[in-house]
Amino acid sequence: MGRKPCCDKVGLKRGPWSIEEDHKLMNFIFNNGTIPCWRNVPKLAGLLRCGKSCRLRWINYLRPDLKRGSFTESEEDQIIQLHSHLGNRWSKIASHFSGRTDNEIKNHWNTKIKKKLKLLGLDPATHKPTENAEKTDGNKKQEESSETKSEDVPCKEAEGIQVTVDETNDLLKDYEMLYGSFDLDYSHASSFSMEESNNPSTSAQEADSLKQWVDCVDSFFSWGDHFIPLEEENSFPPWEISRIGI
DNA sequence: AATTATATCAACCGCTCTGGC
DNA sequence: CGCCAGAGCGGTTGATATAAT
Repeated sequence: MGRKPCCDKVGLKRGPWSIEEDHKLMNFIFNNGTIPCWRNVPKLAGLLRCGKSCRLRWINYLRPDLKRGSFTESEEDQIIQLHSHLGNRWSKIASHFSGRTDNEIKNHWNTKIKKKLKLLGLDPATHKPTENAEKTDGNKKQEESSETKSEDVPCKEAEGIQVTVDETNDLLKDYEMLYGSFDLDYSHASSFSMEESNNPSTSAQEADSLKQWVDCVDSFFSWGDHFIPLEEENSFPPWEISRIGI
């Protein structure tokens, strides 16, 4: 007997969300506030999605406080530092940033930061120089054969590996020095300030910002009866609309 | 211009955690 | 205390975009 599926997936839609679906979900959340039970959301909002999918869509894409855009250098530094302490606990890492999701940070780590660390000769899993990594007779071959194996370590604490703050900072200094020598383009990075990320009133302002955002989007889409198909030219995803101020 | 390789990121899968009973 | 349902999380996949040849 296998585990019961989280929801009845027969007849449920999968894949990319349409603007109409986004609208339905946003409308529902805006009208109902916090969601005590995501499982009921699709039925109540008139969506052919599972609750899990709705939750993910909201958290990763529709939330009005999402920042989007490229990560700044300081954000990357902070991610690296947090990762050295927390390992792959992306939600914990994301909790230190306002407007960034665990999925976004995870993707950025896997696609960008890991490569940069490797370029710098640092093991993304241990944050230590790879040339200093223990290469005992027994594990040398194994290490060569599976570069990603070491990255499977979920948490340094669990592994008993300690990276001190000082050690991480030293590595970061080296990283930043070398980093500056690369011709990396941050011209498109959005602005970021730690004050903003630590602002305790952010959640209190959520309702207002959500309303503002919905109003903003409302002014572009006629949210009532007509929706612009995703394929249609000149249709923009919500964050683009609010970002470029249409 | 066509094809192939690589990068990106939204979304899904399945496991773990948590709270209610 | 054990069981169950549901939420949350991290790993992975797959579609799409972009770059290289």
